[in-house]
Amino acid sequence: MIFRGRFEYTIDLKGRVNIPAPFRDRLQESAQGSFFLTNFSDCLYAFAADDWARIEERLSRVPSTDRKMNAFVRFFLGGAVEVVPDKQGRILVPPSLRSYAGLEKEVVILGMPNRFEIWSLARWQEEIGRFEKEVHEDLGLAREISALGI
Amino acid sequence: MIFRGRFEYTIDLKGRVNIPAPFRDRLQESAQGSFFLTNFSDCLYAFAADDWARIEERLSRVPSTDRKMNAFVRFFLGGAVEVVPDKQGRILVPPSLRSYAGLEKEVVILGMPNRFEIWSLARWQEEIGRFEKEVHEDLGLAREISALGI
DNA sequence: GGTAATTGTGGGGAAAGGTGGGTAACGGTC
DNA sequence: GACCGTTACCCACCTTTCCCCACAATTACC
Repeated sequence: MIFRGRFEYTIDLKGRVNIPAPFRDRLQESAQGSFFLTNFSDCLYAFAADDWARIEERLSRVPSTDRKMNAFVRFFLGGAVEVVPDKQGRILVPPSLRSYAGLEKEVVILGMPNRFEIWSLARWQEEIGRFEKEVHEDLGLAREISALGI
Repeated sequence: MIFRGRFEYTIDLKGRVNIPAPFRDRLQESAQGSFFLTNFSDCLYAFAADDWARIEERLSRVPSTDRKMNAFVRFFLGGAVEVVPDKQGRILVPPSLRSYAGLEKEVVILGMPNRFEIWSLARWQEEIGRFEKEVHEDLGLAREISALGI
C-alpha cells in the first residue's frame, strides 16, 4: 500500500497524535483501521496490517545465531506496537517511541511506498536540508534520481 | 508465537518483575499463563509452554557424546525454570538468573519471534548502541535489512 | 455567501496497569 | 522441633491509558 502527502500536527500532553484522514480511510479498508508502528532511522515507521504481517514473517526467519541481525530484530520488533486510532482519529504513541523519534510538540507525517513515517518537525527539516545539499554536490545521487524518470 | 513491543519496569527488592499485560494475555490462551525462563546471550529468554516443549524435545536428541553441545544443554536447560505470574502479573526471577542477566533495578522486556527477552536496561542500551553503530558502518548489514522489505 | 460536514485539539472520568508492602505458608538447617 | 530466610498470596495506592464529549477551524456543498 502506498501513501502520499505531508501533514503537520501537534502532539498533545497525553502523547496523542492525529493520523491524516486520507491514511485512516485507506487503513480502514484493510484492517479495521489498525496499523503497526515501530522505530527506525530517527523516526517512526507505520505499516498497514497486511504489509506488517509480511515483515514479521521474514523477521521470524532470521536465524537466532546471527548476532547482528538479531540485534536488528530486537530493535525493530521490540519497538513495534499495534495501534488503533480513537474516535477522533488519533493514536497514543508509547513513551519509548516518542523519545526515540524525539516527538515533543510539532510532528510531520509523510507518505511513503509501503508505509508512512512520523517525524519530529525539527528533525525532518534537518533531514531535508541535508538532502538538498547533497543533491547539488553528489553527482551519483542526481543521476540515480534522473534514472527514475524524474 | 511472536511477541512484539518494548516495556520498561523496575525489579523490586524481592526480585519480582512485571510481565507486560499483552504478553500475559497471549500466554494465558496457551498454557494457563505459565511460561519458561532461561539464561542466554547476556539476558533471559522466555518461551511460551508449547514452544518450550518443542525446544526440550530437540535438546533431548543431542547425543551425549557431543561434548560441546552437551555443555550448551547443561547451561541452557540448567538455567530453565517454569514461572507463573502472580495476581498482579509479576514473576519472581530466581537469584541465579537475576545475576546472570545483571538485573538490578531497571529492566527492559523485548518482544521477539518465538520468545521474549528480559534485559538489564543498561546492557540493552549498550546492545542497541552497538547495533546503531554497525548499521551505519556495515554496508552488508544494511543490505540484509533492506532485503527484508523494510 | 451561508450552512453543513469534516477535521483537528483539548480535557474529564472510569478502568487498567504497575509498584510497594504486610502477613502467612513453606523449606532447609542446626 | 525451633528458628531463619525465602516464597506465595493478599491488599492498597498511584500513574497511565482508554473512551467519551465538547468545541474551534477548515473545507465542501448548495
